Amino acid sequence: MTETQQGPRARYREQTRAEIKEAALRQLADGGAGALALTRIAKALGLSGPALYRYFANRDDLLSALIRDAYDDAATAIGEAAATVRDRSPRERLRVLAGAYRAWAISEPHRYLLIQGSPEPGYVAPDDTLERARAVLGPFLPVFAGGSPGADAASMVDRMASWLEAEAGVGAWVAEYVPGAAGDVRASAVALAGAVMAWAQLHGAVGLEVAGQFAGMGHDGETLLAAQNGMLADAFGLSGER
Amino acid sequence: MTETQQGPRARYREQTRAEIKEAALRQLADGGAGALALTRIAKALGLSGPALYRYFANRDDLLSALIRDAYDDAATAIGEAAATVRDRSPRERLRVLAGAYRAWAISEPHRYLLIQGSPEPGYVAPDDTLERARAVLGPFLPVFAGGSPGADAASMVDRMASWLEAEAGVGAWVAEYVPGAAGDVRASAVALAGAVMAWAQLHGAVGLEVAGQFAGMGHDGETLLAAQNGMLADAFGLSGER
DNA sequence: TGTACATCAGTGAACGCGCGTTCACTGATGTAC
DNA sequence: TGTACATCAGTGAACGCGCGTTCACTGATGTAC
Repeated sequence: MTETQQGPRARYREQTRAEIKEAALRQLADGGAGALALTRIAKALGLSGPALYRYFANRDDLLSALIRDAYDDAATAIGEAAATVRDRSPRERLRVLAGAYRAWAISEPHRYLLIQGSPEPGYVAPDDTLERARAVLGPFLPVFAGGSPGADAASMVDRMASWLEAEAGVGAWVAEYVPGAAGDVRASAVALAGAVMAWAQLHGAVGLEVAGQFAGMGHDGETLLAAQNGMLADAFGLSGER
Repeated sequence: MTETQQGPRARYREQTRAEIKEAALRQLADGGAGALALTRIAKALGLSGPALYRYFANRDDLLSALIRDAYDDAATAIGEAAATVRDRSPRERLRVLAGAYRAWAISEPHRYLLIQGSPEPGYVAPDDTLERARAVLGPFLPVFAGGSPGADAASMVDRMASWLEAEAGVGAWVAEYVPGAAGDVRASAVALAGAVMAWAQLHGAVGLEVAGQFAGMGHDGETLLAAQNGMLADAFGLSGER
């Protein structure tokens, strides 16, 4: 529907939009979310300031587009990683997915930071953010779907079960990634608990690494991630080689 | 040394400094790090803008002071929590320390965010940041000092051991909180590995909670933290009731 | 206890800056007949 | 294939704003004798 009947003008338009976004990302790369200034972007592209208003309604609109892209990009990276290891053991798949997420975040820290939390005072995230966040988390669901949670994970599973019963859309989302769990609250809750815990752990390790917080702490992202993955796999009784 | 011979003038000075910091924090509370504006702070206090330059050299100086305070405050909260449970089991102590950290972060999210990562484009953290960060992490060290790390934690322990050998100050820092581990690389490495993993996990759970990232994800900070603590305690073979 | 002086908090005017955004416009490019 | 018109990219001038920071000053408060 978005791709219908693009004349040359529309194509050019899309291209310029992309160039603006690229220039914006380059600014974010050195300077954080506050460093995004339309005036400066325009200058970098050899345009006058007002020209950008042909392509984005305003600053927030551009920022929203960047955030949307970042989510989509992360989701693609993780989705592709998941596709290549579909037949491996859950343990191995967890390793690969977590590694893919970290690799994406490390390679483009400013985009990772865009996804994380509210980037700006006054900025309100667009409605479809939740949907996109779910697309990032989705591939983790099938990894844990067949797990048998131990004592540590039990309370999380209970929590997720009651959440599944309270909110309708969640079950459908889980079933999208774990077709076998459709209608099965218990199985869905296990998958959810694992995915959420994986996400939290990942954010912990990757977030600290990206922020450079561990610079003077003898930190090594890869080692930490491996240890976390092992713990989580244990907690959910995932099968596969250590 | 800082407290010597304070005349009434110096006391008043300290008080005004504190008031400025309070007003600054109030601004951060609604608006993020970018929302800190000297002009606005002055107005909030019924002062003219330039008056603030009597108390802080410039904007960055004020920001640094706030960050320093936040670290110290967090360290105090965790240190006090640790003091009240000195005799309990390691498992229980981990729970209490993690809970204290979360409670502090949740109660003052803007200060937590100040501690987390680089808050601003162009802002350079002061030199003593590392020292202060270590004061926050320190109380976690003795919790893990007597642990017997399992397979998942082993590689982290190795990493920390080589770090201890590479950098001189680290061992002294560990020994400060775990006197028995002085000179013992293995014991120090175990304590360090546990503390670092705890910090990463905490940041994951608390960071997502503070950023409101889990709003539409059925998240419950307390349940997640409990599950994480259990996993970590297992991985380090900590004794105590589940 | 009283006076002379130094210190220091705070003011108001002013600076230059970069920002988001609007407006009326010009000129090129595509479209309809 | 050629012409008339509509569309749209981009410009330059201008707006008001809030910001950090400087400067020369005034007046109150503390200190030394």
